[in-house]
Amino acid sequence: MIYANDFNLRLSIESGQPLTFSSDYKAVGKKLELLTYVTQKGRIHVESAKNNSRDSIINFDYSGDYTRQSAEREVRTRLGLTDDLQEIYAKINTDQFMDNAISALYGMRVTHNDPWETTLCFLVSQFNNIKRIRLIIRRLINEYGEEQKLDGEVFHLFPTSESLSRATVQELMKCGTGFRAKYIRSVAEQCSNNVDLGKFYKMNYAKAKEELMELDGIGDKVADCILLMGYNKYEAFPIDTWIKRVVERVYFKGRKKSIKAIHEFASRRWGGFEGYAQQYLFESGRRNKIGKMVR
DNA sequence: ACCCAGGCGGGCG
DNA sequence: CGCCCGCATGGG
Repeated sequence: MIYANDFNLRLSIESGQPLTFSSDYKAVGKKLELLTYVTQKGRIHVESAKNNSRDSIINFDYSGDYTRQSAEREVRTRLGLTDDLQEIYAKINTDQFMDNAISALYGMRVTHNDPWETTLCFLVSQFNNIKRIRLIIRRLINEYGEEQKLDGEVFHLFPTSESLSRATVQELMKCGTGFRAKYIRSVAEQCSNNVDLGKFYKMNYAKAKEELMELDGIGDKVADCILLMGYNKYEAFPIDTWIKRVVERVYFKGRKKSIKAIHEFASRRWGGFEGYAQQYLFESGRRNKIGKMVR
């Protein structure tokens, strides 16, 4: 059991982050959430006893080669519990809109995900919706992830880049990846040969983004998602259709702004924690359907 | 049936 | 640089 301050598991896993796409989770009744995370070492099964509250008691069990300590560390890291949320809120609570968003989404954290897992998830995400992203990732896991038997049940690990690079574009399309199949193929191949994703940890945000964007199918937005949720570079500010509309509406009186101008705005306003601000803008924009009435 | 979804690359002026 | 287009596919 872990006691976590300022944490809401439901919000954190339902806000379209990679752990949502690649883990099994479901609501049981109205207050229990489950998260099953399978790694090479074994399986971690998380349930939160409390929901919609400022603090959570996180119950979890584990099997395989995890020890109690390593499992707890995995849970804390992956759920973003290693960050001081109060400090982050102090930085991003710059106005009434953000203040409302923080109140409504209190305890939502940016999760910490494996870089390759994050890369694949956001390649799949482009011009797609969250429900279908989840469906496609689940198919890729079942089709290309190494099989593991734990507790008499069969699980699949998240597919490696090597595994996916052996597939043809046509085979990848059978999982519903559509026009993204060629990007997945290309990036998987690069990541299993000449590109070591680990190197981006050591680079600063700007340099890492520049190099990520050289990969096929990774543009401005996907690169920022990878850097934010895969490397926890909080200067990243992914701009999707939601964020663009929310920022234009809330901060520019509805006037159209370029991607470049929005990046500059975010950097000036939330410098250092743009990514956290983005997660709150994204989720509150979606919930309130801000900008749904476009021409 | 039609519309849209956590964009991107390529072609154009 | 900005603008516009096509792109695969499942769910509303």
